[in-house]
Amino acid sequence: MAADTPTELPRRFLPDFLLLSLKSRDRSYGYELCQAVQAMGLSADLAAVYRSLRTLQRRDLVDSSWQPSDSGPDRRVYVLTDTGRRAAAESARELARIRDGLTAALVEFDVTSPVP
Amino acid sequence: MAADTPTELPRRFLPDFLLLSLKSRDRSYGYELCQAVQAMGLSADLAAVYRSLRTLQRRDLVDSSWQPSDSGPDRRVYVLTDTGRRAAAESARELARIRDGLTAALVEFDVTSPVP
DNA sequence: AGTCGCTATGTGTGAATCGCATCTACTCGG
DNA sequence: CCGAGTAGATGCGATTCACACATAGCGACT
Repeated sequence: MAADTPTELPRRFLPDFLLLSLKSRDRSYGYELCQAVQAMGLSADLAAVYRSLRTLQRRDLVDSSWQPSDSGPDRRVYVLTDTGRRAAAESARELARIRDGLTAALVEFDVTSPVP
Repeated sequence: MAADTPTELPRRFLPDFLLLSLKSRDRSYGYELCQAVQAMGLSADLAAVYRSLRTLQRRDLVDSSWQPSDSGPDRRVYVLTDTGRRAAAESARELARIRDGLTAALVEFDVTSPVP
């Protein structure tokens, strides 16, 4: 496993990653989610994460509430709504479709050989 | 995330797709390249394709020349430069890395099940 | 001849997004 | 006290996007 090249996933995946992160963590908050998506190769900054979360809330895909932290300021903790859960499932399908589309494109481009 | 789109590859892949299309076709032009990338699931419009090609030319990755067409107006035909050929190889690696990153993320999200 | 539709290459523009800086504020260790 | 890490949020210039528009050659049909 080559760890030298930091693959940057397109930032347009950010809302999908946030929904899926919330699905697997059940509840989380911006700062943690930012590190989570960064750990998976999507280098979004905090501002983008906060704004994306508010957008998701405006669309009723997540709900938020304040929670105190024992090591820092209060956190705005997000959870998926019912529609959010459905949206997360759709996100997973969407990401898988894109991955498959990429594979198909790479085959068509005749660059199926393994990557160094 | 969005449930209304059939499957659209991120537009940020456009320059990569153009380079790789030119690599496999050896020579082509905007109108044809636009249909080519659309056929592969990247729905970019003509304006984006034309502007992206000029950007690639400014970066010395492609070269262009006018050629008459027997069924319509003249075409600006593009070919890869040497650096463009190297860039295309890098694009292939990049796309493969993104695909693998996507797969890794889907595994981490525990959505490894096959897509319907 | 007119004009519709396809081919073909561009530009113009308002809106959305991005990236980076900045602000506030709490906690803990030195 | 001060700096670093944690946590949320806004401001704003620059870039990008989607869409419309402009121009023009060509073939077919009326």
